[in-house]
Amino acid sequence: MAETYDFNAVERKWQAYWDAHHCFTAEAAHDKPKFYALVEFPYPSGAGMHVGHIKAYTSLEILSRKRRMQGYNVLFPMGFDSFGLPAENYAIKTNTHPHDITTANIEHFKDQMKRVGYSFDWTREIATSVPEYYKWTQWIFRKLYDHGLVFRAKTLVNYCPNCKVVLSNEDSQGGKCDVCHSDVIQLPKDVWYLKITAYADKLLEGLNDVDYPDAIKQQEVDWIGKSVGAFVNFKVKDIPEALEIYTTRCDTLYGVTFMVIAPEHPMLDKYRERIGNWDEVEAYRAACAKKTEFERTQLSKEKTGVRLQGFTTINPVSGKEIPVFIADYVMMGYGTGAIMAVPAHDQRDWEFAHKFGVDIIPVIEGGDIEKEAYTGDGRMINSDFLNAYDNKKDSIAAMLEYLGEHDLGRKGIQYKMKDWAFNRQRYWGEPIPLIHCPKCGTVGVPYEELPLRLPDVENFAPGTDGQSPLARIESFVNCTCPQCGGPAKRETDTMPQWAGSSWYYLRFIDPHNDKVFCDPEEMKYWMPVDWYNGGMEHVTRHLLYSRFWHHFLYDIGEVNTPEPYAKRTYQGLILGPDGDKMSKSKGNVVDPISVIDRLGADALRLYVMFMGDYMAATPWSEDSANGCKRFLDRVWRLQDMVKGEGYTDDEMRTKVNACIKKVSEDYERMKFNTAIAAMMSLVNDCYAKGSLTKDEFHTLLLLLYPVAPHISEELNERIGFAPLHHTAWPEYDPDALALNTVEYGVQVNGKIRARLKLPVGMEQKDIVDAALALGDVKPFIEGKTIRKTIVVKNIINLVVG
RNA sequence: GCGAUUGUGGUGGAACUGGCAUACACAACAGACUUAAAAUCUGUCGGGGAAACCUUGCGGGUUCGAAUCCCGCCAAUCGCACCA
Repeated sequence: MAETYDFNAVERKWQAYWDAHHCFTAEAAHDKPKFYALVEFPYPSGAGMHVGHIKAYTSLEILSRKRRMQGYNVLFPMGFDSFGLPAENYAIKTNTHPHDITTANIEHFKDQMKRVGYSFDWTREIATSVPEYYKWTQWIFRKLYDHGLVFRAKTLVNYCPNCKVVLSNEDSQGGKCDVCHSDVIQLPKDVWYLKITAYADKLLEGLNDVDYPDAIKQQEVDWIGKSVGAFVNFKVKDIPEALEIYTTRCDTLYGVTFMVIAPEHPMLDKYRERIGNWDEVEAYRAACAKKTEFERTQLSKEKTGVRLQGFTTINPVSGKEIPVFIADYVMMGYGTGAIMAVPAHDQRDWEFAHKFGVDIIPVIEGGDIEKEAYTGDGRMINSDFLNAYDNKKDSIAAMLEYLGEHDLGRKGIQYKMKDWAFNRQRYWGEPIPLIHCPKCGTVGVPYEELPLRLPDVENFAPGTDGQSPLARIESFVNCTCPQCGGPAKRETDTMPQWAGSSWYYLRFIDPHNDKVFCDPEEMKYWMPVDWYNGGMEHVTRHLLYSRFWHHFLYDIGEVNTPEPYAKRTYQGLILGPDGDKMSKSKGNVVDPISVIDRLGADALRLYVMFMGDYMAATPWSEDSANGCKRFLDRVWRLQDMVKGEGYTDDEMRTKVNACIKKVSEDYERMKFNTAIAAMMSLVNDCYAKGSLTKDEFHTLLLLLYPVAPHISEELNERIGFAPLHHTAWPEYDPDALALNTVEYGVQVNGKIRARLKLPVGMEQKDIVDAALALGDVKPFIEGKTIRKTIVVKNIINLVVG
């Protein structure tokens, strides 16, 4: 009898073995087929690993171990996204240095990952906050700058009053700060932008060439939000400048009864002396400015606005005079910040028109505009030359042509996605390599001076003046202009959290190179990433950002593929035992390391993969986790049941081969739960027989190894085989799966009534006769005529009446 | 409001292209072993029962046959949200 399973000893033993034999180091040679598996490197928070990390990493861990056995050269790297606000906030609170905290956290994370037994190639470990790494982040930024994709603009920006930083649109989704969840406010500020909108179309088109789930593609498409429409110029009465609007329905131009411009629209200030009710306008603008983004959406039902006195426009096609309002349902950040309102066919305009008593003129037939706006298709009416067009495609085309001929407007494209606000007024990030020279303007830090190192600072607190702590370091700020040699000042903002992760997959390929960010020959072999797994929450942040950088690097000839990731998958959340999202405040967080302490790393890995559909959210269950440990104990005890070699009998031969097929295929489809269920069934079969052969056991351990590598290696060694890591993945024998009998389900009128075992290859007529003769079938067909018989796969259906 | 995803036993979930619904686990119950408990092993386990029958959120439909396809509801989760 074997002793009870001591998972601590076994796991330590095999982790030491893998370490000593460098089992997971990607090979330098390029002669084998490659497999680049990537999981999102973590931000090294003080809390350590979360069970979510376990779920995110174990899937590709399984695939990586399997691929190595299948003869691939596998790159499965890990590193740390180590710049970021939490470390800085913690440093301010505890009066320590973010660098020290980050270093300690990285060590902690690494220890934890090693305890889980992950097969990461630690020789390629990177951290985004070390100068050898961020040198190249700055280098890419400089390239973006050289190619005109970095610009500075004073606009309304998202600002977190708690973190005291400007946020990108992606970082303030839902009107909340990504870091601290405070309400984000809109402030006019001078900030650096990356021109991601210039890549909107490439980011859209690129989705056609990659293997991403539809849910991910759809979210990116929606976020980019491409819309095709028209810009139309409306003459303003007694003013030489026209008011330009954007619309997707230029064919409804004859139905325009008023215009709306955003409260922040620049024409207001420009022509303020023309506006009779300026006091009223200013009061309204002040009220809008006070609202947070959150309030603006909460109040979305009730339309507000002010009609401008002495500022009216002329409808370019009908020549009618049209009143102009300001209202906050029109946003300055989309289109031109001004719209033509067609209340008959737009619900928002309809509501506004009702409240302010403006005319409603239908120009499309259909619906009941007394009740609500009609947004469907139909025949054009009240529209002069457009009358009688009966679908919007044709009427839009006709109007566009007319607008073009008369120089009144043009076709235009708009995106919901905005340019990427790229600076943070904080310390713990990559310094932006730009210099402000009073003579030359903005000048890039020369490439040979990179990395531009983050200087040491005593006080990390952000300035009350909205400036980065770096602004207080005179030795950093004051410099000479690389162009004219005169005195100049450095940019003191740093890059946002997402900068370093936008290209990290390239650095993993060649992490120690100090000449280039990645050797082109290495890149040619390893790129693209074959399989990238990560969280759904990164789809409109990191995933989009890194695709943007990669497309840019491709355009300037620095990388060899347009898209970085050939295939992307995501994991579903692990919910707390109560079915709610895990959170500290709810106290339902499960610590993976405490699970390892109790049940072992193999049991943790097994349970997380067994708990349900990989992409679905599933609650944690302590009982089920115990059950997985129990399964491993059952496998452990199989060592006392080993008898003989080869196959126990034909039945086991079939079962073992079916299991090889099922597990091999299910791992590839990320159906880890059913793969594990198949292995559990096989173990149950062995218990039912009371024995299994050495070879059967070996095969089972090969299949189990990617999920539970420690126990598998140990048992495999005990029955006398060479380490599984160096063994080829098993192939199933198709002959063993070819059955000589089929078990049919016999239906009468579609309802199952009996089961029938028959030899393979019988004539359909004989099969039906056998089914008709069954005692269980007789009562249902007696006295009735057989109208039709169907034999498909393993179903016999007798249709009677 | 728009978009995506999902709805199956007491629980987590299986069911690949329409073909034997509830695999595999958890929990529960019973038996064996034990002085006893735990552990382990072996059974039972959707409802109803003599059988028929009913059962994949609800109501229709297509089909020899529907958890799966179509139409109409309802509910939940996530994402976007006055995008002109």
